[in-house]
Amino acid sequence: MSFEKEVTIYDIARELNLSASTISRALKGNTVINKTTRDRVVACSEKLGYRSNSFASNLRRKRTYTIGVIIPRLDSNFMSSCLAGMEEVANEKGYNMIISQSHESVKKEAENAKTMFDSRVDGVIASLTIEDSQLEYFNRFKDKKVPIVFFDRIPTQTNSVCVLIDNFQAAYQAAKHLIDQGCQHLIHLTIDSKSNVYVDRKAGFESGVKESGCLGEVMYLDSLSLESGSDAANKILKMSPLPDGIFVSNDLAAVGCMLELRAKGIKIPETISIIGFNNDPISMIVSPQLTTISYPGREAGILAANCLIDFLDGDREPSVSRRLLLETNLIVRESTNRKKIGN
Amino acid sequence: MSFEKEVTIYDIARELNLSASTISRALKGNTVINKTTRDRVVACSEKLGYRSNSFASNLRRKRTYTIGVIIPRLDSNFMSSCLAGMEEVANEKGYNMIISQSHESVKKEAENAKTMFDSRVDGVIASLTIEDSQLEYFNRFKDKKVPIVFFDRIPTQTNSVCVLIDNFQAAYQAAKHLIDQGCQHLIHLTIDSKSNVYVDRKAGFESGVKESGCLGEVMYLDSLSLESGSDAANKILKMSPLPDGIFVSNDLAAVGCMLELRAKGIKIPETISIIGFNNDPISMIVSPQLTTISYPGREAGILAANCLIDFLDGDREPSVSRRLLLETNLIVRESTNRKKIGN
DNA sequence: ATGAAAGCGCTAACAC
DNA sequence: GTGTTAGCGCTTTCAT
Repeated sequence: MSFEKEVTIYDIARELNLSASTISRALKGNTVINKTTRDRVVACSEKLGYRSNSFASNLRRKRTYTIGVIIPRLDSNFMSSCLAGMEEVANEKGYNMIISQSHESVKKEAENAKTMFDSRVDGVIASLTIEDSQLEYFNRFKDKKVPIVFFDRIPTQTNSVCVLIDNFQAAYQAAKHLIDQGCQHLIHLTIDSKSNVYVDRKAGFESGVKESGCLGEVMYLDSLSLESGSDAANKILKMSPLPDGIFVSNDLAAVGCMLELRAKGIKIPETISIIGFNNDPISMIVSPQLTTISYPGREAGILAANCLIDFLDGDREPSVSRRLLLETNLIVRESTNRKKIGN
Repeated sequence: MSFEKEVTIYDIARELNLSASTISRALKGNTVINKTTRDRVVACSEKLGYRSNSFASNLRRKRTYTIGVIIPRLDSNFMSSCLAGMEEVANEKGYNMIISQSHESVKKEAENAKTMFDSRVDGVIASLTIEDSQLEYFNRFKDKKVPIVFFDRIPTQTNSVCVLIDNFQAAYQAAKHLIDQGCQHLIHLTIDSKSNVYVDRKAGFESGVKESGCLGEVMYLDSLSLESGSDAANKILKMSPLPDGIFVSNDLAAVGCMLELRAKGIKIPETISIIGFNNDPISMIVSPQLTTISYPGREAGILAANCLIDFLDGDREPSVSRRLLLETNLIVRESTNRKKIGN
């Protein structure tokens, strides 16, 4: 890469017969410098095509104005909504965002954390893998006083700020809804993970089941994909007696399961009712429309980014609430609506 | 932010009685340094908790190992697939990626380009807005010899590398397919944009229509959303005679349109056949399943990132092909399958 | 209100 | 194979 000579503050200084320090101050609008001088400096910098060198500046100030985002996968509707929200905030407040995917691998997550650590991000926003994340990687950030905000999939133990939903409550509500619709024998389709998300949903489901005294079983999938959902449907079809209500931990797998059940002649919601999670657009598109729990991804992203940046910019005390819960809502659609409530 | 004292290569040098340059070389595995020395340096750096300071390094090397990505929106399935692909490549090759969304606004796009320019990204990957993008912002990069790779929505005139599909051909194929299925009166649902994507698809559609001598009209939507698709359906229903084939410029709008038509009693594909674009997962989930054109987003992202980085790393001559076309495929599903071809 | 000077941590000639 | 040296461009005391 051959660059043409870059314009520096020294070039401006020479041109204007001033010192570099004056230019530096003027350029950031320091009022200690004469208004007229400031204007001349700005005019000259534009004339010369000056652009500030953030490395030199960062090297001095020890700040990067960059936040690192570590997520399991980029390509889900939920995650891209979260990222879109974060980006809006970051962009508005003058921060850059660098993103890396762990692909659900603890090893990759650790590598990504190290990369971000080494590139000295000012703060981190992270959602963990479904595996048992090794938090030592994140502890490095703490040692260097780099704040972390976790969202969605958070560590078991942490005193970092966490942005998430009440998974227990949401799952409890899902189970209760199925029971309200007359279901007596529920299945919860999820993955075998120690992540709070799945642990809490399972607990909420079990609590709802227990409370009403009906049958409730948990079936673990390899992943929450369309295919896994479909495979699960075929396992369910071999059960005897058949369950009559299914709560799935995301919409994609729920749709996969529902379509397969339907293809095999099961009536939804009459024979088996089904409810997903996330309120992914597909839940509205699929037929029958899928009942689900709304999870406001964009808002989660905005909130997480705001928390982090407000802290970085010193707008907020570090002693704010450690857990920020977003509201979820049960969205009743055709796939559970036996009594034809609402539309 | 109060940082504890950072460990520098000087600390390691002092500890080991070597010079800073030796440390610097050893740390990057320069084989000119003794293997034993290298090992000692690495061991010591770990012991001391050293992390390299990329600003200092960048300041010297005038490289950032960061690529800027400018896209219209983050939260579509197509775009997150592209980004996921780019991230994989960037991560593997030691680059960071910073992302910003233009939200289809030329103004925002220009601001984002300026921000990236000022943060001295080594290269840029961009997909333009549907408005008439002002390329002067991008020209700045050229002036500084910062390479740009455009993908999907590319400028009319450019000698930058572009990664995209043959929109004309794909749309031509879509129209021909509808005609093959017996359609005689086609509508193309798209947006009124000067972007190559929509211009070429429209041209391809018109060419297919013209060639076969059937009727073909273009209807412009405000956006390619579910709602717009649904609105379009209601406009179409007022037409007399009704068209019998619809080609929509994305799957989301196609689904919106199809579901609304169906809700109003139209038989799909018998009365009206419909075909979308992108092969979004929703196209498989919706009922009837939507015929569409596959657009390999992840591959596009990988290819764009590889081109850019290979160039940055000097692996490739700047004189490679300017246009890289990805393959698309017509995926015939229920929404057009009047003759029950394939499955 | 402005300037001088030092230094952030690293790299790459150039020496030896 | 290793060391010396001179910056990269900026910010920030401390002077004046």
